[in-house]
Amino acid sequence: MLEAKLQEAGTLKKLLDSIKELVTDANFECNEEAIVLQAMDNSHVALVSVKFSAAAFKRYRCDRPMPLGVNLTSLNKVLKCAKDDDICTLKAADEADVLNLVYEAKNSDRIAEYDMKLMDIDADTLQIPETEYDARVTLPSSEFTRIVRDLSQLGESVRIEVSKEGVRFASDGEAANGSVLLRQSDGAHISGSVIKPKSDDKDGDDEDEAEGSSSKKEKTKIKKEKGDDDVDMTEEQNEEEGEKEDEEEEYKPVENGDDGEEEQDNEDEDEDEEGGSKKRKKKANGTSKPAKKPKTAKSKGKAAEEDESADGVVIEMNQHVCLTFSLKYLVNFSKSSSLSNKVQLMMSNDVPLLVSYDFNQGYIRYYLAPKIGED
Amino acid sequence: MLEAKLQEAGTLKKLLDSIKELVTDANFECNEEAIVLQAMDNSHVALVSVKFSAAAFKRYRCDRPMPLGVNLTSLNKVLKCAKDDDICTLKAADEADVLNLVYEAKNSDRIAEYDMKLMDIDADTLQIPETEYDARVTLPSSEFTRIVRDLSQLGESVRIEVSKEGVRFASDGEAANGSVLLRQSDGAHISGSVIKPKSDDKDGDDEDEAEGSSSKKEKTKIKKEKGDDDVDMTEEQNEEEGEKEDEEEEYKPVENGDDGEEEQDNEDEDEDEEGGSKKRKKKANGTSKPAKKPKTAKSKGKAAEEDESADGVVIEMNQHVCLTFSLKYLVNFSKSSSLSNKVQLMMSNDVPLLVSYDFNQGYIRYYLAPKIGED
DNA sequence: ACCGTCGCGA
DNA sequence: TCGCGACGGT
Repeated sequence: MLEAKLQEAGTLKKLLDSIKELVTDANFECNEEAIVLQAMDNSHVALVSVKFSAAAFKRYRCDRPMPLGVNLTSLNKVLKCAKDDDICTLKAADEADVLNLVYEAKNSDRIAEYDMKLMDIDADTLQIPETEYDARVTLPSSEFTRIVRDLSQLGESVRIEVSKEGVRFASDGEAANGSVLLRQSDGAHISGSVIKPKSDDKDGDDEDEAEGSSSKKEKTKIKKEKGDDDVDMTEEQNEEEGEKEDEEEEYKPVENGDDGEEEQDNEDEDEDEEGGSKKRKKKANGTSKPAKKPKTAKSKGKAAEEDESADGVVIEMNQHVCLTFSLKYLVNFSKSSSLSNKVQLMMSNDVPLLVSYDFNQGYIRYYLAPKIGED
Repeated sequence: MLEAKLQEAGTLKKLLDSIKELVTDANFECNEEAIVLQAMDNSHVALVSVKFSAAAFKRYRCDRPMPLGVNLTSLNKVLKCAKDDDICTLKAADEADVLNLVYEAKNSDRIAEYDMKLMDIDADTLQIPETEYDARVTLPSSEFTRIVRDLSQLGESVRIEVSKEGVRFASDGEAANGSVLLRQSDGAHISGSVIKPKSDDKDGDDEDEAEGSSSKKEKTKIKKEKGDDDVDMTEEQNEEEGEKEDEEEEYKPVENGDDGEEEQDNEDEDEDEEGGSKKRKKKANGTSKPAKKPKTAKSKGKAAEEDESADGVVIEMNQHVCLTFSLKYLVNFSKSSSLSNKVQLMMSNDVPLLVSYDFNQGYIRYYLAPKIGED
C-alpha cells in the first residue's frame, strides 16, 4: 500500500512536463525509502532516472516495494488537473490497477480526486552506471537551457569541452558555427576530489540502493568499465560483474550519432589509454595535471551544489574532457530547468554524459551517450 | 433606426469571441428595450441567448423593432479592428443592409468607421423555457472553466451532481476517472427560495419580454412544462400555451448523448414524479428537506450573485439533481468567462442546463440538454 | 496582451 | 501535407 502526500503538486507536474516527451510509459518503483523511475527514452538513446525520496513527501508510507506501471501521457493529463499549489496525495493499494490522486486546494474548499489506470510494464530496472567522472560543470539551469537552445539552431550536435579555460559548448552548422564559453565564476576550476553524482539527499549513496550486492566501491569501478564499453556500443559485454539480476538490464546507450561506426578501444586517443580503467580519476590526476585544491568551496563532499550561489558556474575537473552530444536530446533534458535552478553536467571521455537536476529530496537525471568519432 | 453607443468596445469583442465558434449567423433583434440574440449553435444542440439591455449602452435609441442579420465571423473581424477601450457606436438605418460601426478612441484622436453587410436570416426567434430550477450553483467563472477543461481531458461528458455535500463534477474516461467537489464557501447550501435565472438588470422580469401575452406567472409555469417535454425530445408539444407565434419555434434540444433513447416521463425516478409539474420547487421544498434559511446572505431575491464575494461558491438547492452533459459544449460555454467573474449553473433533473454569465445590464446564457440514460 | 504549440480541416 | 484556428503559457 502506497500513500504519499506531496505538499506541492507543481513538483510532480513539472517533472512530468519534463519527461513526457522522452518517455511514454514507465514504472514508478515505490518502496519504503523512495519512489524511483528509470526508463530509456522512446528511441532508446537516452536514459532517464528520477527519484523522490520518502523525505520529499509531507507524508510517506509504502509497506512493501511495488511497481506502478504508468502511462505518462495519462498521468500528465491527470496532473494537469491539479493546480501547482494543491496538496497532492498519491495512493495505490497493493496489487491495485489504479493509482488514486487527490488534489486538495490550499483552502480546502475544493477536492478533486482522480483514478488513473495502471498498466503492466516490463520491469526493465536498468542498472545505471554509477561512475566517477572526470569533470563536473554546475551551472544555472536557465543558462544551460539557453546554450543548448541557441546552439540547436545552428547544428545537430554540440561539442562540450572542459578544460582549464572553462567549459566550451560548440556547434557547427551549415550556416554558422557557434561556441559558448563559460568560465568558473571565481576562476577556480580544477578539482582533485571525487566527482560523482550527488543529490541533496542526506545520504549521498542512496542512489545505489537498487543495485546488486557488491560493495559500493566495487560497483563504482565496475560500472565505470561498463560505461566505457557501453559507449562503444558493443553488445558483448559479459565481464566480471556478477550482480546482474534476472530482469535487470544494463544501460546500453545506443549511439545517437549518424556518423559513428563502432570504435572499440579507441579511447586511447586521449590521455585515457588505460585498458581496464581501474580508476580513471586517479590516473587523470596523476598524468594530466596536479590537482589544485579548489579555492572556491564545495567541490568536494556532498555539499557541492546547494551552497553554490544560484547563478554561478562551478567547474570541477580532474581531466580534460571533450565530448559530442546530440543537441536534440540536450534540449529535451533542459526542460527540467523548472525543477531546479541549477544543473550538473558530469562527463568523462567516451562515457555517457550525466545531466542532473537536483531538487528537494529528489532528482532527475539524464544519461546520454556521446557521439563518437568527432571530437 | 438603431443607434447604440457602447462605452467599451471590449464588451462586444469578448462576447463575439465567446460565441463565434458556436454560432456563425444570427439575428440581433433590436427593439427599444434591448438588443437580443438567440440562436441554436451550429449543430443544433445548444442554445445561446444574449441580451444587452438598453441601459447597457451609454446611449441607446431604437425606434422600432428590427432584426439585424449578422454573420458573426464577419462581425468578429470588424470588431477586431476596435481597441478594447474604444467607444463603439452601432448604427443601422431602417431596412438597411449594412450595420455601421464607429470606433472612437478614448482621447478622440482616432475615429474608425466600418460598414458591415447584413444578411437575411430565418427569424427563428426561439422561445426559451423560462423555468424554475431545482438547483443553482454560482461559482467563479474561472473555476468553472478550469473544471470543465480539466475533466474534458479525461472524458466526453461530465456528471454534475448537486447534493447537500456540495456540487460534484465527475467524468469517466479511458485512462482515468476524475471528480471535483466544490463545497459552499461558507457551508450553507440549501435554499428554499425561488431559483430562476436572474441577471443584474434592475427589472428581473425583463427576460420575458419577447414572449407572449400571458402573465409572467403563467408563463413561468408553461415554460416549465415545455422545458420538461423538451428534454424528452418529443416533437409533439402542442400544449395549452397559445402564444406561439408564426415563425417562432420552441427550443427543442437535440439529445447530444449517443446512448440515450427517448425516455418520456421517466422523471419519476427521483422524488419528482409530478406529472404536470406545476411547481417543481414547491414540491421539492416539501419533500426533499426543510429549507434552511441560508446563513449567507443573498440566496434569494435578485441580489443573489452580485454581492457574493468574487471567489465564493454558492449553492442553492431545492432538490438533489444529477445530470450529465457534453463537456465539449461546456468548455465552449466557459469561454464567456471573460465577460463575468461569476457564472451560474441552473439545473433541474432532466431539464436543460442553463449556464448564465451576467454582466453589466446584460447577459449571455447557454442552454444545453442533458445526456440521458447515464445518470 | 502577445507568442508559440497543438489540433483540426481543406 | 499544408494552412488556419484555437488553446495554453510567458
